[in-house]
Amino acid sequence: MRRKEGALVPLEVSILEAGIDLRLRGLPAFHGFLIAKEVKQRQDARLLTAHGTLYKALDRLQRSGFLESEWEDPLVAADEGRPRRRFYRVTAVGEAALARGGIITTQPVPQHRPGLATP
Amino acid sequence: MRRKEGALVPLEVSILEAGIDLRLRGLPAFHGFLIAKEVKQRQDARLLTAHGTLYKALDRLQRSGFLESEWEDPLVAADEGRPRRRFYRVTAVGEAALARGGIITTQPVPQHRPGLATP
DNA sequence: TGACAAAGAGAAGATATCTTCCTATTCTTC
DNA sequence: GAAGAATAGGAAGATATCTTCTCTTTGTCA
Repeated sequence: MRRKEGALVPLEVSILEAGIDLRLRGLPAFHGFLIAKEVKQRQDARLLTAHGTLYKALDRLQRSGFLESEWEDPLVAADEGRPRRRFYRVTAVGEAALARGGIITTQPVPQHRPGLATP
Repeated sequence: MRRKEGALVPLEVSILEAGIDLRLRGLPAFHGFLIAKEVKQRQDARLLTAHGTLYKALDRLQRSGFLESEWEDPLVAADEGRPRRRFYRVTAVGEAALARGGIITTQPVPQHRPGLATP
């Protein structure tokens, strides 16, 4: 898709929003599976058919500095009898990027095109 | 299916055989996924479409005392970046049960039935 | 404006174990 | 020999993360 430097694709916006929302609701960090459910609810639920998409987006956000992550203590996961989780937190940079308006791509902001209405 | 006390179903026979075979080849213990591959090779490969079947069989064998198991050290699994394994070992009891001829069910051994040949 | 290259989206599958639900088969009992 | 109970088999999905492959879209440059 190739994006403009610093722009956020819709899925990334959703992740950051959901992450901040969860934090406000008392959960300081989230893991992929959890955010998948969150995003599925708030989104058209049509995104995220496969999970690979989500994990790639998480990885991108992290590499951009919008998220930071750490692995769950393996002993805790073992204790609860499930695979290990990776916990993500939205950084200040991420929050700023979101506030700056991340809704860039996919819906090309009409640039100087009088007439030619798309219904 | 309901089995005769102490009998082994074909899948269980395969598991025990594969387990012993792996031990002879230098692997003292095996985990579900590994045995799944082994069994798939030696079997018609038609068994074991879903893994649930295998794990239930492993559980049965363990409850019968034919296998014993222990969980892998969570730190090792974490270190290798994969889910934890559960390691099984064929017990002496299991080996004996196999030697005693586990091939009981499914192919009913003809018991006192002169005539009546099944082609 | 047209072509190319970069990168996101989505499907699929690997890694592991385990649960639930339904179907099919077998053993036992009458 | 028929009926009923018990249980194995198989499909599907939950729990988590991540990789690889192909398809599609978008930005940029000529």
